[in-house]
Amino acid sequence: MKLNDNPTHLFLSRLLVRSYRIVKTMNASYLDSLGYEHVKIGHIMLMMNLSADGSTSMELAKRVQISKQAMSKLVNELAQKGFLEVIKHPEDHRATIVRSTSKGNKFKKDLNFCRKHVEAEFAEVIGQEKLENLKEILYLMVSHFENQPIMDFMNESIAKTKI
Amino acid sequence: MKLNDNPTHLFLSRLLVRSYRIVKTMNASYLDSLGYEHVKIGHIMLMMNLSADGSTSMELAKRVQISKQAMSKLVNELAQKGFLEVIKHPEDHRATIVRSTSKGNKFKKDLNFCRKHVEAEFAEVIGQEKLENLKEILYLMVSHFENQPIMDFMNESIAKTKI
DNA sequence: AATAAAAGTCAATTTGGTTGACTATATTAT
DNA sequence: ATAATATAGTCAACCAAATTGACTTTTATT
Repeated sequence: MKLNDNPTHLFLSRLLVRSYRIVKTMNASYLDSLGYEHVKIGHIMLMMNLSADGSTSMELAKRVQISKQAMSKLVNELAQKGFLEVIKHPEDHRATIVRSTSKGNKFKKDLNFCRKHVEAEFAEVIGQEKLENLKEILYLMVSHFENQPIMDFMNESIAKTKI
Repeated sequence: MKLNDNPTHLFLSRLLVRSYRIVKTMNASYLDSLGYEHVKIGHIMLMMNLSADGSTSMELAKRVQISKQAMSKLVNELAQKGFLEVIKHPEDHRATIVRSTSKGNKFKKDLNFCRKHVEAEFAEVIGQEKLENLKEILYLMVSHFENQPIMDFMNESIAKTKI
C-alpha cells in the first residue's frame, strides 16, 4: 500500500521510466489497431511539430530537441512510409523542406485520437483530476529543467530564431 | 504557459520520457560528484532490491522486473566494480547467490543520499506537495497497469513465490 | 527413468538516441 | 573579393537498456 515500502519505486527515475513504458505500449497497441506499425515516439513528435507549410529537418530537430542525425533518420522513415514528402528548399540549397502528405495528415489525426484514447484509459484508472495534475506537474518539471520557451511552438517566427 | 499550446508535450509519453531523462541526468551528476561513474538505473534497482543475506539473479530479475539476461549483465557489471560478490548457491547448483560487499553497502547508502538529493532539487522547483503528488500518481499508474503486488518486496517468502 | 521446469549464459536484435567526421552551401568579417 | 566560419544534412560507429531465442546444467515432477 505504501509507496515507501517498495525499494524499486523509491526512485523517481524508476517510476517515470515504468510509467513511460506503459504509455508507450498503450500508444503502440492503439496505433496497431488502426493499422499503423512500428510507430516510434520520435515519429509522433515529428508529425506533431510539422508546420502547415513545411519545416526543415533542423527546425524539427530543434523543436523536438533531438540531434539533427536522429531527426534525419525519423524523417527518412516517415518519408518511406509516405507520410512525409521531402523537397528542396527554394532558397537555401543545403536545406530540405519536410511536409506532411495527405496520408500524413490522416496519420496526424489518428495520432490525436490515440492520445485522447490513451488519456481516457488513464483517466478511468486514476481519475481525470489526477491525470490533469500529473500532466501539469510533469510539464512544470520539463519546462523548468530544460530552459526552453514554455509555449509558442506553433509560432514560426519565434521557433525559427531560437528554441 | 498553457500546456496544450505545445504539440511536443501533448503526449504523456513525451512528458514522461523527458522527465525521466532529467531525473536520470541529476542522478548521474550527483553520483559522479561522489566518484561513481557509469551508474545505470538498473544498477540502482539491483542494489535496492538485494536482500541482506543475498539473492539469486532470478529473484532479482523478478523483483526488478527485467529479463534474467538483462539482470545477468547488471550483476556482472557490479561484481566487476566490487559492489557485489557472486557465490555458489549451497543447495541449488544451477543458482548463484548475489550479495552486497562492504563497498556495495557504502554504494547503497550513497544511492539513498542521491535519491534524497534529487528529490530535494525537485521539491525546490515544484514544491514538496507536488512532488509527493507526482510520486503518488505515478505509483498508482504503475501499480495498476503492471499487475503485481503493491508492496512486500522486502518479504522474501512472498517475493520468492510470485512477483 | 523420463520429462519438464528453472537458473544462468551467449549472441543477436530493438529502440531511441548520441558523437564524430564529412560534404555542400551560406554567412560574416576583413 | 576572399578567407574563415557557421549551418544543413548524411554516414558511420557507438551507447543504454532492454528484448528474444538458443543453449547448458541442474533440479523437480510424473
